[in-house]
Order: sequence, then structure tokens, then C-alpha cells
Amino acid sequence: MRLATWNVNSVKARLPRLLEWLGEAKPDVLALQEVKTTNALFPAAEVEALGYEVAVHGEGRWNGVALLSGVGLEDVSLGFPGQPSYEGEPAEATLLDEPGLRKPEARAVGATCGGIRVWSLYAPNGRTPDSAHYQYKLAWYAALQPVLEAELRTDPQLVACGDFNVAPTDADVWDPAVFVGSTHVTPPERQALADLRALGLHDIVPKPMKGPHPFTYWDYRAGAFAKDMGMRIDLVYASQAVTDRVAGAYVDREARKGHAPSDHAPVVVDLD
DNA sequence: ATGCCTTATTTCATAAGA
Repeated sequence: MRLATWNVNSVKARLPRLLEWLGEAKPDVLALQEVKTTNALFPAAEVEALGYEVAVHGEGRWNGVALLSGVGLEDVSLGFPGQPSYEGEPAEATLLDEPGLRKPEARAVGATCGGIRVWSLYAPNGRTPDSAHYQYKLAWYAALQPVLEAELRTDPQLVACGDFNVAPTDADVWDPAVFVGSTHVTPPERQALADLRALGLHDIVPKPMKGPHPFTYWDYRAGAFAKDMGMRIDLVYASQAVTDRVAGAYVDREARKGHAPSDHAPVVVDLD
């Protein structure tokens, strides 16, 4: 069984690349992040034509996650209980549930696929450590933790994967000195990941296809990909039972090359 | 060995990404 996660940075802009990649890599389950479209406008028919069932939790302009599965798709959860809403500056009316209360953002979708409980996650960016967005990021992780803790009791086969927007260690950024004072590397963010691992989830570190670093993200700007100025922020956290089945894992950096790529590369995990 | 930002929408400007 092949499982993969990929932040596609707009599923509509990436549709030719996505369909091409599905045909080549042939994952059984693919978790997508930043689909950046609504459920209604998600290109479900194109994906279904390749033999996948689709669960989408989208919103209009930003965020949005999805699961594609060729091995069944059951008990779909759009979001999770207790997920926080961003509580920063006032939002425009379209983002509000009611005056002053923002809608929860579409950052999580879960489903049971081929006997594995799978979550496609897109953690908030956090922007800067002194911002309300950063507090929101930590609150989001704090709310996610008990949900996964509860599911692990009933679903020993569990994978939480996606764009975690945290580099677990200094080795997971191209130059730690550049990130001093920035999000993605702060102790509270790394503690949030450690709290997930304390539940019994294991970081399935993929092999890089080239070079020493299994980075999964490279900025579009300044030739960052060509210089391998990347970060490992797309993670696969697997329960012990799934970890015991891992036969291999790699970052498909080929998907970051060429015409109109996402700024993230897929992480692929093969299970016995 | 790779291409010097890209995406969506409230579009010819702005917000967001990390």
C-alpha cells in the first residue's frame, strides 16, 4: 500500500501536474493540502476517472484539504471537534459565521482508507511569533492532539500527515541561522510536534532523492530549489502499527521541477 | 542541474504563503 501527502498550492492550477503524478506514482491514498477551492469546484471527476474516491473539505480562496483513495473511503470527518477559529483582527463578512465569530478554516479532513485512519492536515502558518496567527497555530495543535489521542484508542492503524508548517529540528531547514526569530522553528511549535509523538505517533522521515536533506518545500523565489534552500515541513506521523509496516519512504523532488510546479514536493510512504 | 514567485479574488491591486 502506497500512501502520499502533497501540498499542491491550488488543485486547479496544479491539475495537469496532479493527474500526471497520480499516473506515475500510483499512490493508493493521497492527502492533499492547500487545494484553494470550494468542494463544488474541486476537479473530482478528473480524479475519479483515475479510480479514486474523493473527500474534500474546501473553502473559497485559501486553505482546503482533500483525501483521494483507491482503497475505500469511509467515515469522513470534515474538520475535527474543538478546532479553533482564528481570533485576530476583524474579518470581512464572508468569513464570519456570525458577527465577530470567524468560521473555522478548512485545515483537516479524515477518513478510513484500506483499514487505516488517515488525516490530511494543513497547519496554520503562524506568520510571526508575536502575531495572533502564531497563537492560533498553537491553539490548533492543542485542539488536534486530543482528537488523535482518542482515535488511536480505537484505530491503532492511524496516519496523520500533511503540511505541518513546523520544521522538527534545525537539520530540517537549509540554514538555521536564517530562521532565528521566525516561525516554523520555535520551541513551542516543536513542542506541539513532540506532544503528538508522545501519543505514540512516529515521524516517518523520507529519503531525499538527491542530496543529504529530505526537504519537502522550497520557496519559489531566488532560485531556492536549484540551491536546495529548503525545509522539511510536510510530515507523515504514523502510529506504531503503521510504522511497523513501513517498507520505504521518499520525497519525490522530481515533482518540484519543470513547468508550473507546487512549491512543495510529495512525500511517499510504502507499507507492507 | 535548473530557471531567478505564485495563487486566488474583492483583479490591473492585494493578501497570503513560510
